[in-house]
Amino acid sequence: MQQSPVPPEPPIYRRIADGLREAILSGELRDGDRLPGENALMARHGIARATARQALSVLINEGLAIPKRGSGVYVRQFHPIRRHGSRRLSRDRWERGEAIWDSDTRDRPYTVDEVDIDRETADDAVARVLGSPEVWVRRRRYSVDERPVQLSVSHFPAALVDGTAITREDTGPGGVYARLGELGHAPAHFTEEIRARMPHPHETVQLDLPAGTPVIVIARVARTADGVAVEVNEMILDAASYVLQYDFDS
Amino acid sequence: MQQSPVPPEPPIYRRIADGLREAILSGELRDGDRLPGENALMARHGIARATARQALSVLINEGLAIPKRGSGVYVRQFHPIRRHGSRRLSRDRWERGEAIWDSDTRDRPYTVDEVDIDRETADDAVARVLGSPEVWVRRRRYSVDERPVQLSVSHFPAALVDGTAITREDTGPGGVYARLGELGHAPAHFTEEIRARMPHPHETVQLDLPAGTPVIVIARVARTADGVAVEVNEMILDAASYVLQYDFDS
DNA sequence: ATCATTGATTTCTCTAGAGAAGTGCCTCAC
DNA sequence: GTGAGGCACTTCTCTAGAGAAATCAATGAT
Repeated sequence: MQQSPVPPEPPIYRRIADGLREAILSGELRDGDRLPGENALMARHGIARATARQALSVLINEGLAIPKRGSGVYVRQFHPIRRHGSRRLSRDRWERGEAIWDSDTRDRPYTVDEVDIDRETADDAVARVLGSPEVWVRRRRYSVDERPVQLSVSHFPAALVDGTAITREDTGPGGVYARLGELGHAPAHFTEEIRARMPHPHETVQLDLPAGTPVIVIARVARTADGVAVEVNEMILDAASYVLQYDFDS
Repeated sequence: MQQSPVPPEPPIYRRIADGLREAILSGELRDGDRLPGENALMARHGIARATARQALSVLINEGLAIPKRGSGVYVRQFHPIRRHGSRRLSRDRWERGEAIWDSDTRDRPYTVDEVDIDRETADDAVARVLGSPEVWVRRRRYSVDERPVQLSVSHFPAALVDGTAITREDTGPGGVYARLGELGHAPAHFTEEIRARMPHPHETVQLDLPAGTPVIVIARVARTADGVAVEVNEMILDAASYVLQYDFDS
């Protein structure tokens, strides 16, 4: 009997997916082009519908394709927004055309299309950092060109901001940071912790995410010059819509 | 006949997935616990195998569960490593226990288990930033606790490093940055651009990623005090293994 | 005691078929 | 022309069944 070192060939659905992926990554199929659908794959390869679907679902879960019910499956695009960590260091540098990745150059205006403000008891991690279990919470959703791109949840120590404009929908000119400054607690230092993961269901709904799109989670702590934490902000970004940039010196 | 405003209830596979997700996120099922498998779901809900599989695949693609062939489906865990952008500002701050997310405190030793060095022609973006199409490329893979966690590809302008230890496997004490310093091109400024996406197939293989795991891509440019770019480093991180941290002042 | 084999269990791959539901285009009446 | 209706096409959901391949524990031979 011959048992070989057997280069075990991949299953059918995977070979088909590989072929389509090749076509996308090589540029043979471009942004928005239509992929062969279930019926086309069934006919071309002589396979069952479930197998054709499985091949397509590979690409969909990789974020390379988007299915449109009743229409077809299409190649996906990537046109990110650039988000700067430290604005001061950052701005002028990359605008000389020295960035690695493409992004929209113009500053696209964003809109806040959902706001929700509440006084709550914070969870452990936030309470520990802010040194206060009682917090005011500002939840917002940001959209660019009608498309939601970011969810943001800010926490402030209740004792610090009770009765100020920070607890109202309209925070006035300069936003919450200007108000914190007037209270004598101007943010001076920032720490941002960054993770990436697949979205939870409510994030998928609120950001209208297609399958195969991760989210970037940023937990940002703002501190005064004295090192007192005055804000904890957790942001959920559509990973397909953002490039983050940080500049620092050694 | 009653045609209702129909709150169209989700399909079976989704309801089952929701139930299991609930159990995971609520902590009822913990790290490493075994989920009910295909057969169990078929019996309990009276559904076909394909439907049970579809329910489980939802959780797998969300990165919440990992299937082990011949064994079962298990709840996944998250024990990240903390990577600091600006070491100088960063270190002491978070070690006071002021971080939002948990991570391993101890510095786990990493090993470089694959190295590959070549002289190549860079792609457009890298050539533009480095100001040189000819580059030396160092490709490496880093592992922590026997598990691969990061791929790294460094580019150096060929004219700058030809004949130096940077073109050899052992770069000597202090690594490539020490060598650049000796050449009078010590890196002083860093720019890091960050994206997250689903991995490409070769990344899945090299990092041994389970389904539902995004990667974080960092493109890092090192510049001298004069602003001359001396290194472009593209890193691919297993998103489930990392928390990035950046500190800066306003 | 150690090692090889066997068998039960589990996930993985695929076939064949069918109805539901959304999209987009064409035709027809006005 | 313009709008309404209908039809073809597409993806989505699910059933029923079957063999392949990997894992794990128990059994049996050495």
